[in-house]
Amino acid sequence: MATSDPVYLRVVEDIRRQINDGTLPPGAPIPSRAQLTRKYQVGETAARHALRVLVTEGLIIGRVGSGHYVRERPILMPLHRWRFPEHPTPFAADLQTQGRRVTWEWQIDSTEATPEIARRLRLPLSAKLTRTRYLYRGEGRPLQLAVSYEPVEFAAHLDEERRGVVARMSAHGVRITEIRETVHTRVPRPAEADALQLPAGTHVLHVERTHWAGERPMETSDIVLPGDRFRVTYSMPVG
Amino acid sequence: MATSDPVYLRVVEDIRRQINDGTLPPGAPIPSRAQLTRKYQVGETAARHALRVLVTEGLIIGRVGSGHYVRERPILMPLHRWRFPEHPTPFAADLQTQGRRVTWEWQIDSTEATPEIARRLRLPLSAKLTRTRYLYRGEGRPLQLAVSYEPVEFAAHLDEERRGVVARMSAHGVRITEIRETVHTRVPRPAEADALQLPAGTHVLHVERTHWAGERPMETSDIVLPGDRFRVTYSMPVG
DNA sequence: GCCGCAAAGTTGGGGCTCCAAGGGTCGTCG
DNA sequence: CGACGACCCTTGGAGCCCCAACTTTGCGGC
Repeated sequence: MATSDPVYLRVVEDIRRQINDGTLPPGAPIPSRAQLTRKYQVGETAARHALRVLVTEGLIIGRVGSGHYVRERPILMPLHRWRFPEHPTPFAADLQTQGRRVTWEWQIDSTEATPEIARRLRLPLSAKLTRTRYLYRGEGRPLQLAVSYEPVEFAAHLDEERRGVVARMSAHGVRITEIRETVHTRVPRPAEADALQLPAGTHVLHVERTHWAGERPMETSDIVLPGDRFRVTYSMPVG
Repeated sequence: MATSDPVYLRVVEDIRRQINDGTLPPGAPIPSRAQLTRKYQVGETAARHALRVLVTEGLIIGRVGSGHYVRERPILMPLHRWRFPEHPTPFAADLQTQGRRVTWEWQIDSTEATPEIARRLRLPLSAKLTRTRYLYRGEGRPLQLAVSYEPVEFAAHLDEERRGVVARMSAHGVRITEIRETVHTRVPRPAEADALQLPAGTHVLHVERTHWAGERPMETSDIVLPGDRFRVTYSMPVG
């Protein structure tokens, strides 16, 4: 606002305002570097810097050779997490109820517990675990990543089964009583940005889910979602 | 990795690796621009760009006149959201149970429902609402922002009361039956970045909380938390 | 032994330029 | 009429430079 703050911010704020109030709708082209220098009477460096800031904020995207464009605001996908068993666990099921064609691939392998996973499953370090890696796609585009860990003894026939954790554990005589999820946000790791085709500047929602049988953690998973495309809803009954 | 990708990325990846594997512990100084150009045999632009990328990733902070330093990994504060009434609603209560000195300030005023708030409270546009703005601090430093909206008729004596929404509504004969929270992540608005003293590159967790009496929404609030300092935990009973 | 000041180093804003890679457009040629 | 190539524009990487504002350090004087 003040005339004293950096000129590149003047450009950033003006464009941001135009995007927010709809003057520049999604898909609209942003003036090029050369045009910005003329329009705002700033140097090339300032124009370039302003565009970079808007890119890292996730408001615009740059296409080399073409220009910068207001990013298509991806529809926020609500993921509803209700009390069980009214609604089943997997995020994929939530997505399908919204009429989206969701497909997924998975790989199963064996691994040893890392310090973090050992802590979450209350197992000794380097305990033998079965790891399942999921990649969910919605209409072909990558939607979310998930990695699930559980003790080997419960994971038999995992590759053939389509049942969720609750049902599968129940077949082993283990009754899941509670699911806990912890959500926070962070910068995507390079592999995640790659797998999820994340544009620069987006963060991910990281959901840590653990299935409990009483006081024993039975399965834990890390679910990674593009932060700008998902909202997760939790419902808690009162009284 | 490949020798073909930009040189600034070589610098970024090398420093990022050193931070992740502990070679550069929190607080450790990063080589200055001049040192980086010598060490990695790159130009000033590349060194500068590498540092900027690491800053926007939230891994390091720059102090003018001094240098860049590995950011102190702020302790992730868990906020547990259980079934009610075993645990009360406000985030502040969760924080206090962790033995942190939490203080808060609030301002109450009247406002009209914006389209978004009207939708959430299922009220006509420009319905009269009481708005309460909270700023929570932990050990003096700003922790979280919250804005609560409720119809004026329930908000009498709001400024004198210390009770939560559930108890206050109950005094008006309204029984809150459910709390729904939606969490997503986004770039902080300038006012939020300012109020929460957010370093560049951090995102916020935005929790939308609504208190329901049956099928009627009674109160809704927007809670904004620094994304890198908070994790929110939800517990869902099964069966 | 301590204070204060000056010099050196550092970030962050800003400017200018060159170049490779790629997108768009238009006109020419088969 | 359709395919292809030339030319212009745009992004993004990279280099170098100047300067204001600020921190740190070290030295000289009291």
